[in-house]
Parts: sequence; C-alpha cells; structure tokens
Amino acid sequence: MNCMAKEKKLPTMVDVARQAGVALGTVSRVVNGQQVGEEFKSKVEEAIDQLGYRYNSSGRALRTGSSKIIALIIPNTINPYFALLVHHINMELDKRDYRMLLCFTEYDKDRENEYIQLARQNRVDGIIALTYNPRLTIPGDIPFVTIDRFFSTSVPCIAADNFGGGYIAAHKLKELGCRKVAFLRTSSVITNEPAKRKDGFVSACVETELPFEIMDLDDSQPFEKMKQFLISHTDHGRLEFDGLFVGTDALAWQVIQVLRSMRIQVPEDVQVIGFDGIRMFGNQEMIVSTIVQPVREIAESSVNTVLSHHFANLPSLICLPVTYAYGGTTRE
Amino acid sequence: MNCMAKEKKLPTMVDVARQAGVALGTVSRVVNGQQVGEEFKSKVEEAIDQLGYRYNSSGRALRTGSSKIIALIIPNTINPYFALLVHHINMELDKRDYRMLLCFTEYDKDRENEYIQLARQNRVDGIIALTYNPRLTIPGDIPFVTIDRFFSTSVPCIAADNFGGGYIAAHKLKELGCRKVAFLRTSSVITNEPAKRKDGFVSACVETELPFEIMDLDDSQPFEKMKQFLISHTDHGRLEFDGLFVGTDALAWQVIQVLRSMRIQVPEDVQVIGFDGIRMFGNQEMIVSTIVQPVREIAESSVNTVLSHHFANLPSLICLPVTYAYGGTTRE
DNA sequence: CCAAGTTCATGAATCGTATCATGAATAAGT
DNA sequence: ACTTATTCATGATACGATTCATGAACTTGG
Repeated sequence: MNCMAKEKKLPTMVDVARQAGVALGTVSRVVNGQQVGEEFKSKVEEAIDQLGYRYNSSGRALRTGSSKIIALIIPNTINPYFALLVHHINMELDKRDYRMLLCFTEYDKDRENEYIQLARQNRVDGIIALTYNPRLTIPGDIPFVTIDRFFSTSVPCIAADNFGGGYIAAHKLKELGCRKVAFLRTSSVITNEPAKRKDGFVSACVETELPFEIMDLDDSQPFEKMKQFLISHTDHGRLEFDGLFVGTDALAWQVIQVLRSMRIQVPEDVQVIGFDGIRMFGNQEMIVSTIVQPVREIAESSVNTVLSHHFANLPSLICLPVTYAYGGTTRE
Repeated sequence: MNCMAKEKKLPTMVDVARQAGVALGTVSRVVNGQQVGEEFKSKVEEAIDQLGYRYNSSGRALRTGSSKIIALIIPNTINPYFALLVHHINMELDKRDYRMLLCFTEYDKDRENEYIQLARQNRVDGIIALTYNPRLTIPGDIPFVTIDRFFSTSVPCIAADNFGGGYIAAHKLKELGCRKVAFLRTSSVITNEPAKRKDGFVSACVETELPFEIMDLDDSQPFEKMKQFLISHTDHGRLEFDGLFVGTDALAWQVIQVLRSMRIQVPEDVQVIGFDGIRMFGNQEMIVSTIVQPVREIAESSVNTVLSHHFANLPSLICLPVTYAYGGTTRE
C-alpha cells in the first residue's frame, strides 16, 4: 500500500546548518574536509549523521562543473573481455569516488558519436572509449582516452603489447614443435593497434624460420570464410597446419568448434593459441590457450590517464605487457 | 600540446535565448516540447543547432528533482548471466532516456547497503537490485525492485519461473531415458526464489517416479564438496546417476570438468542440465544443456516496474517463463 | 465597438552546493 | 598599548534548468 512515501525529502545542507546552528558555508567546509574549528566541526558532524545527510550530486555538479562521472563507451558486455574491462574500470573509478556512465555501441558508428554527445550533456569529466570506428569525432574539450585504438598523439591510447603477443605466440608454437602455422584474424584485429599482432607473429616466424600463412577474414561472413579456409587447407582429413594463432579467443573458440566438426583433434592434430585471455566464469583456467591481456592494468591505466590533470604532457601510447597462458588447446 | 581546451564552455540556455532573441522560459518550453508559437519555435531551434546546445543534466536534475538515473546493484559482470542482464537493462533504460548507475557488490553485504546510500546521494529515480543479502535495508523513499529475490509484498520481485524450470529439467531427464538423477546446488540457489528450482524438480521426479537425490553445497568449499559427492557416488568408474540437474550453468560447467577428469563421458554416461542459459560470446549455442532464463524479458519487466508511477498497486512477484535448450551435454 | 476570454512570451524565483568578500576575534610584533 | 597578521564563521552569489505569476496581444461574442 503505502510502500512509497515519496514526499519525505532528503535533508539538505541548509537543514544541517539549521540543526547545528551554524552557517551554510561552515557545513560545506566540513563536508569538503576544509579547515574548520574543532567545536564547529563536531557540531556539524553530529547534525550530519543525526539527519543522515549526504550531499546532493546534482547540486555539487552544477556548482563545481565537475560531475564526477567518466563515460565508458564500449561495444557490449557480452564478450567476456569487455565484461572484465567494464568490471575493472568501474572498480578503479569507485576507488576514486567516480561513477561510470556506461554506453553500449554494439559496433554502431552513429551510436558512438551520439554517446559522445550524451557524455557531454551529462558533463562527464572524461571519456574512455573502446570503439572500432576509424572516423570518430573526438571532442577537444573533454579528456579523452582510447583503449586499443590509436588516433593521434593528442589522444592517449592504452593498449596491450600486441606486437609482443604475436611474437610470443609464434615462438610458443615453434617451441611446441609446430612445422607450419597460420594466423587467422577478423576485421577488428586487422586495423590499428591490434594489427601489430600480425607483425609480431610474422617477425617471430621469420626469426625462427617457421613457415606461416596469414588469413584475413575481413568480410561480411567471417565465420563462413574461416570454415572455407580450414576446409581448403585440409587434405585427406589432415590439416596442412599443425599450429594456429587466432586473433581473438572468441574466434579461436569458433575455430575449435569447426575443427572438431571436421574430426581434427585439438591439440593432438593442431595446436591453437588465441588472444585475450578469457576465463569461463572467472575461473582459474582459460577457455583456450591464449595470450592474456592485462585487463586490470589496462583499466587502471585508462582511469589514471583520463583523470590526470597534466593531460598535455602524457605519453600518447601506453603499452602493457602480455603473457602466455595454457588453456588445453596446446600440448603440455 | 593544446589538446585540451578546457576553457571553451558549453552553451547554456541563456546563450540560446540571447542568440535567438527570445526569453529564457521560451527556450525551456521548446526544449521540453511544450506549446510554443511557430515563429518562436523555429528561431529557438535554429539557435540550438547553431550553438550545438544540449541541456545540462545537473541543472535539470537539480531543478526537477529527477536525475533520470536508475541504480543497478549486482554482484559483478564476470558471470555471463549478470553481464547479459546488465546489457539488456542498460538497453531498456536507454530507450526511455534513462541512464544506469552500475554498482558491483562482489557479494559483499556492506557494499550492498553502501551502494543504496550512494544511489540516494545521486538522487536516482529508482533501484534495481540483484543481491544475495537476506537482510537488506530497503529504502522506503525510492522505487525499489529486486531480481530473483523476494523480500516482501511491498517490494516487487521479478524472477524466472524457477519452479517451472526445475520441473521441466526433471521431465526432460526422464524423457531422455534417465533412471536415477540428482540435483546439485550451491548457496545462491538454496534460498529465496531460486530455491523453487528444487521444488519443481522434486515435484516432477515424484510425478514420473524417477528416483532422485538432492545435494546442497552450502559450504565454504562447494567445489571440493561437489567433487567428493561425485566420487563417493562412483563405483568401479561408473557414476550412480545417469542424469544430473545442476543449479547454475557455472556449477554445471565445473561439474563437467570434474566428470571428464574422472573419465566419465558427458552425455554418454551421464546427461547434465544446467540453469541460466549461458552462451559463449553471445553465440547461438549454449555452453551446456540448460534451462534458459528469459533475460531480456526480466530486464524489460524490471525497468518497466521500477519506472512505473502506479507503484502502489503492482503485483509483488512477476514470474517469467523459462525454456529448455540443448547444449551438447544431453543426448539428441 | 467594447467586454470577456484565450493564447503565449516574459522575467523572476528556485532547486542544493561551493566560493568569495566581509568582518569579527584572536595572536604576534614593536 | 597599538598596529599588523592571521584565523575562521558568515551570508550573499552563481552554476543551468524549470515553473509560476504577470501582462501584452489577439480572438470572440453580443
């Protein structure tokens, strides 16, 4: 019945001041931890927890011009890599008493730009963006940080060591005894920073004299094209490759499904290494052998950077180290 | 260098009014779609997109007392069920021009209560909570909706048809030829609404004369206990059960790992049905055969309910239908 | 042609907070 | 003791939007 007594207004600073018998400004200084005389301070503090006062974010934001909100623009939260990123970024912001305005683009370019306007409307103190739009309109008046995408030296980019990841993967495959390998990647890994995964991979293959092939699935039907590629490189049920490096764990997962359906054993017939470091349900084990992105560090670094006040002289590309992790799709 | 020109202030309503040569109030009425004369309206609209004006959320929130924000309190975004919920709730809110204040509790009771205070501080228009704290302090002055947890008739609860899910699972196992089955569940499924999964399961087992056992892993070491249970019910490498219903897909996934390590084949030796309906990377296929929660509908219903203005006379428990889905861990 | 009614732009007041200029009171220096 | 510094509470003001009372312009009816 009367489950909602919406009329009961929350106490304001004026209420606290009246209750404590002090001036409005004094309450404000106590709340913000500024210099206040002892007796006044304790009077105010008493009134505060007597009334259960908490400052009104809207009022403060309006006055200070700072909303204490950071926008995070990201495709979705379905991919566990994104989910983990959202989690850690929110945790980092929380520590610093910031909130997160979460915007899901679903890879839609119009949405990306629309959300930047929305962020501006909410007077956010900064934007962290993980987008796949090469022509993003970056606002000049809000601190802007990207993850995995480099736009210009004036927009800091936080990324994993993509080159190193590819390099480690190829070395690992060689070390595990592979004689001929391939690198498969979809569009998101073909451009910008993640493209370096290929460079590192190629570099290590050349260095170790490991024969390799590159397959770009930059297509409207990447799944079908991947299937075609695997089938066309199979002879009498034997795959031409005994090692595969795949651009993302998501794709690696699909590759493995297809291989299994082709009666090709993983890791016995072919060893597979993915990229991202996805764990099921946050368990210890990876779902595939993989190059692990340092998600917590990426989150921390993004937050530190976007909140940095010396925004002008920051490195424009922060590159964080990756590691290899066993996940059952390689030997050992 | 000059990458951040923080000085360039965003245009305000006053700027628009001056530019259009009209009064402040007129601009406001245009922005809010109220009755305004044609010539005035077009003058204002022209000024708006000439200046790129967007209303300031803080200002509006302060004046109207409504922040257009809903708090979502949830353990994390690591579990794909939660991740999907976050995704759909955000989408639903977005449609209605609301934002989401996301709070991760990590199953910590103190955090749950702290976040309710935070929500109040941000003057949110409502709270949607998925918590596992039986003693939650529910605020009386903010619309409050729970997912999966029933507190009282004055707090609306949105939940899947847990009883039906258990019932369907048992029937399915019977139908698939099982002779003896068991239900395994961890603490989160033992209390409140999700406890009905057991009731439905038992009910169907009795009805179809299917022998069954219930195993509660309400323990500090649920994983170890689960392992013990499976081992102690194995005789000469043969599991006593040929069908398992598991409280969540997360647990089912672990159960299957353990079974495989015991050289028990799934689904040949034992068929496993989980609960939640988790898909890897949003793919079509489930990761295990499962009872699928109607996540989108739960999200939609939660949002509709929390935003409902006739909050007083709402049903206190909204129960949404579940379905069975094949995921490779059952026959057929 | 005038009274009464209707439409609609105007400008001031207000929401809750932070900050600035003011002045009172105390401390320090000669 | 008198001047100069220093500390610190006060109360008014501004941030940007919405809303209310006001009155001007216009319409309608007799």
